[in-house]
Amino acid sequence: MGAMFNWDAEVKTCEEDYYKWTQWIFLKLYEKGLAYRKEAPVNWCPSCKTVLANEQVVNGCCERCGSTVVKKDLTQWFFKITDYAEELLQGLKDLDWPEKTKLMQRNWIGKSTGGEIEFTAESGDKFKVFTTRADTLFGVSYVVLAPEHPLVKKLTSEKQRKAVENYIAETAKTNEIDRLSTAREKTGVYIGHNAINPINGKSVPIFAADYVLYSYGTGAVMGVPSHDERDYDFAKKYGLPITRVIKGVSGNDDLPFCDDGIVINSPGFDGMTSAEARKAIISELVKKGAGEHKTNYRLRDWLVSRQRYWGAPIPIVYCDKCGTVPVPVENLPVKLPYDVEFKPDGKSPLAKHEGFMNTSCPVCGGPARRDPDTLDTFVCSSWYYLRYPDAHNAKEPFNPEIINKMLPVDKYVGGAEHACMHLLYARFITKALRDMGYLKFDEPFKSLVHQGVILGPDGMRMSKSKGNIIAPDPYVEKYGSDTLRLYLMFGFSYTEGGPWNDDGIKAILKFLERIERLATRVKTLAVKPAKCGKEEKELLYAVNYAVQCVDRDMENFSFNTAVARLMELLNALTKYDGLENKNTEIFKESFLTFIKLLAPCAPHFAEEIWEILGNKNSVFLSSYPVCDKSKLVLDEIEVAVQINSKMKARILIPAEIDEEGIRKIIFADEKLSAEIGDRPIKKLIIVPKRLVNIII
RNA sequence: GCGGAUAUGGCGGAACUGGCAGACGCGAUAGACUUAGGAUCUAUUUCGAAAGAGUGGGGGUUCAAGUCCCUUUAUCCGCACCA
Repeated sequence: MGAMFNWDAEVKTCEEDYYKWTQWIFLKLYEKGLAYRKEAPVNWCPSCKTVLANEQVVNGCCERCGSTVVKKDLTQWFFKITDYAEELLQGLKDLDWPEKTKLMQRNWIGKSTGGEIEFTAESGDKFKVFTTRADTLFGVSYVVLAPEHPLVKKLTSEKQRKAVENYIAETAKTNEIDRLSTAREKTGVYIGHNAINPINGKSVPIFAADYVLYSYGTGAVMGVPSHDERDYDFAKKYGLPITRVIKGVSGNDDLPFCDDGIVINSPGFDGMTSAEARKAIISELVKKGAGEHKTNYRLRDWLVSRQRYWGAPIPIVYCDKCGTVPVPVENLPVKLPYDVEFKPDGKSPLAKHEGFMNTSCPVCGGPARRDPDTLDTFVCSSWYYLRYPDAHNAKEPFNPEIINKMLPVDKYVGGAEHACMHLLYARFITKALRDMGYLKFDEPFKSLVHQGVILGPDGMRMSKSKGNIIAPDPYVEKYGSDTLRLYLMFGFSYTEGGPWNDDGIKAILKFLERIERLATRVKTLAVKPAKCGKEEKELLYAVNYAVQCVDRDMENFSFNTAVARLMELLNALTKYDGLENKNTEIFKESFLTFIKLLAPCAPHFAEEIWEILGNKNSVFLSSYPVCDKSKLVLDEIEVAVQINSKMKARILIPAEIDEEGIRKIIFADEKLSAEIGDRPIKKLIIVPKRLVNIII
């Protein structure tokens, strides 16, 4: 199809000369404290003895064998992307990305400002809750800990132990999406222990409930039934008190009342607005040493360990004497062995490969074990754009001089499904490497476009199993590659895609054939005395209008309208060709301009026509057309005339005219003046060069 | 469930910041040329005989709404171990 790739710059993330540098990046992040280890739960299928993605857990069961899936804690590597949460959020402002994508990232990062408030359990243990609604602190009637919260096990009373343990076991079977569902009935269990509200010393019960996630905020929340819907449902169900502490300013303020209002029942703060009270109450707690102002992000650190075989091994060894030791850069890559057993016994495949696992400690030289996990493949894809400009550099992942000259990427094309993960990870890695001094830019992708997907004729994603695959080759064979290219450009909105159908492909072939016929005529035209009248002006207008539009459309990836503009120009050229008396010079020049505009869309075909017309060099060596704005200036313009916002007529008016002139023309028009009659004009709205609206 | 998007003629799709809805093309209809037409050319083509109506449904803002606001339905994408 005439697509061009620079195969010299090909990169393969799964090959040693690439993943060596993925491991290098891991080590750099580790060196800077941006890679760390902690315990985190995974979905575990006890029967398949493997870790499952959320996607592979269906109704709490393994999608393959149906066994109940449980949560299991593993020590895993994380990247500290949250250190960059604020910059990742702020940086979005200046990016030329689709607004919807930026919005999705903003929501994913999920900044919320509020405070952390410290409650003290009867045992003396302290825990913090994060809230954006400190103004409702006097309305707290219970607190909730995530079932995974370590204090739950510690504080649960003997009487409640059985119930709480059952509840924790149940929670281990649920997934996050269900836990956060607002439609699902709230569940929870009293742990038989209370905590003190620091603002008023009131004792409130502690619950464990799965609608609180241990991974977000502090893993604990305060329950204010009067001003939070979720808490309201929970309090109703468990018979907890509901105390109003916010009064609505106007209108309906039935409980639960979740908007801002005026604070009541809060000694010392009554009468304040919610916004004032939020600040004042936290400030009061700061004084007492029981709270602080705090900004929270929904974004979590990036878990990069995978208990999978296919990935870049994590370049870390564990030594009994020296502990966690990074593999020295000169020993990279840590190679992924190919002779691996895949017995499903719950261990990473690499863990069973003694040759891989056993190594010596780079520090003391004693026996050590490698990390058996591999890196999330997103790690590999989060920096690959840095590799292209210098794809086979054996000394370093990239040459800073070269990439700082060539990068960031001017235009990145990729699927919208990457909005919150790949695109965020790549931004994070860029910023981290910048802070290490390797990069002189802040963002990897200045401008972003999402391509649409061309679906099968049945409207479903193409897949072998559905048998709805459309392969390009038969079309190239039957219609030619440029016909297919043009059809792909013309038949779909680039960013939307849509179901394939070949109804229109013949029309494109027809379009190309018309061009060819016209080219043959242009070639044989006899030179006639030059004239430059109305028709020539129209033709030059059409040419320059097309140049302007095609330029803009190409820039915007609006290929379908660009091709439409080319079709319009061909229609104008054909129309001019029908004239008896032509200016062959202008005509031929216009046709050549048309071919140049066509060349990026139908390169082989345009080159051929270019040659037919007697040109010696390639069309791609000619200069690309530039719009001559002076040819777009019209003497007269057609504007729409409305009376009381209803379309009544279209009239020709001089391009340069004032309101008085327009009034004169309107009243000179028989139909319009009849319509207006003797009713006075209340208002005359003029949209220059477009429309006149007469309000009578 | 949460976050994001989409909905326009018989069809694919246009409409830049609110300003003539339906560009461009397919299909359809009629005609011309032709032994022939699934080639080519010309004309018409949102619906409706007309008044008029019309951008998924309902409401609103505005001189003016496909475009802005509220609400509702359907479909699609993402939800952190599919990558």
